Amino acid sequence: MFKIKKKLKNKLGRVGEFITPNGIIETPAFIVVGTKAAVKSLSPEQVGNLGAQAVLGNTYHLYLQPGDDIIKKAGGLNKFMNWNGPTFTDSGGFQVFSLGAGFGSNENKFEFQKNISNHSLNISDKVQSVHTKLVKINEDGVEFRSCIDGSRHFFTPEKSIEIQNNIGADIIFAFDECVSSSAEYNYQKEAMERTHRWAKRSLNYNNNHRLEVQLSSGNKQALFGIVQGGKFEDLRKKSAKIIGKMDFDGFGIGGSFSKEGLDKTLHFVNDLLPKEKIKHLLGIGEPSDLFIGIENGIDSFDCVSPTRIARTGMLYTKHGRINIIKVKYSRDFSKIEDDCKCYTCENYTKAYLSHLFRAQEMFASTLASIHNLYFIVNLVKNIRQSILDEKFYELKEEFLKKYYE
RNA sequence: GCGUCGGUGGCAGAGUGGUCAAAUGCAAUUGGCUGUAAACCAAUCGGUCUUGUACCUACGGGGGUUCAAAUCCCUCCCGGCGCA
Repeated sequence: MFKIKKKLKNKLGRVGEFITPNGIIETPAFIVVGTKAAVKSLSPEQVGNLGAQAVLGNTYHLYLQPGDDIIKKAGGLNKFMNWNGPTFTDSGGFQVFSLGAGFGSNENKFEFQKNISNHSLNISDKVQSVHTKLVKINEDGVEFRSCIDGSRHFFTPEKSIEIQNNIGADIIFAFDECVSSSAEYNYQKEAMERTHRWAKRSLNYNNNHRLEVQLSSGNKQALFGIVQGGKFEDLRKKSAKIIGKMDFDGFGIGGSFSKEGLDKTLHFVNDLLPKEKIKHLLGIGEPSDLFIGIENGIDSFDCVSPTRIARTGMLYTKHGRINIIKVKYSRDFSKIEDDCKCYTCENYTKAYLSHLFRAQEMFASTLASIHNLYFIVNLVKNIRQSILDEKFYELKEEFLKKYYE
């Protein structure tokens, strides 16, 4: 399923190909997030044209709406959404965090950082967010309340895999618990051990049902296990060893990290996981993270950042992010980037984009998302090529210098 | 011309003697967003500095009453409506 074509000297980085029932993914690859069977503000044609190879949907969201039975009847996720290529589904494990500990707070996957908006949260807001959490976790699984209508639903590892089998993505993930970056060691450990037990159950359920779940092409879904352990080295190592021994087709690395320790953590995790199998870094994908991940053995990424920040006027450029809504761009008739080959840069000016955002035109999101996704997808492609050309470190140094200067 | 209602911060619009540098909405400015409760969230939004239960300038202009006026009185200017 996974073929390694070239390795980075003295490092874990590599170029490869992952064969799925719906096509080959050339790795390293950036997987575009399309949570609810749609990449927000874009058509599948636009997603394809900007160079994306695969799309990742979400089990929790698609189960609630429209329901996995409907997607199954439609012939699977990619047929349903008219995406002509490989698809992934996340297991819903991230929602254990985002609708639980992360609910109503400004926490993210990296180490909790105090900022002004955290201070401004008053006591009643905090109490409120604790009381309105939408999940409850126990050994068997997680009780979710629908973020749409508040109704109760219970996810177990078996249930998550069953739903993912119905949705029919090429690559599915074991049900895990994504833990808040602010969690204590003991809780992180407890959650990690539970994730390991859930991994085993996900695998068992999938093996028992695997034969009956065949994709339209006749091929089977790939199931990835997820390494947890947060920012703690001993937990990450333990998790990599345990999950790595299980018979998964590939691995996801999930949870939270400390920003400074990302490279080290990914290195020892990927060093412990089976080298011949594909590794996916879940939910991370800022430019610097991509270089760090790829250098340390990550084969694919997914991240909402390019599309999410695009919708609020933030654009990636080689010299860092810019906010296109700022006054200085309202009379700037140049392109976002002169040498960018994306549809947006080839046809529109900064002034026009700035206007669309101020006027709250929906097309603003579309044009900005195309640029940002092209930027990131293309960056990963360039990194891939640089490994083939043995120029990875030159590209890394040149790019990061410009981007963060 | 007479009568009547009204003129509040960039805009709309509350407030009708002290707790008003003035609710609220919009706009604006700044910051944030990493397996999408996200076309979102937060802060700022008259000026000064020693950043305070601080000072100054402000609710069409001018004058007055009062310890105290966006708020009451007089007058002028401007606008809507009605009647000539």
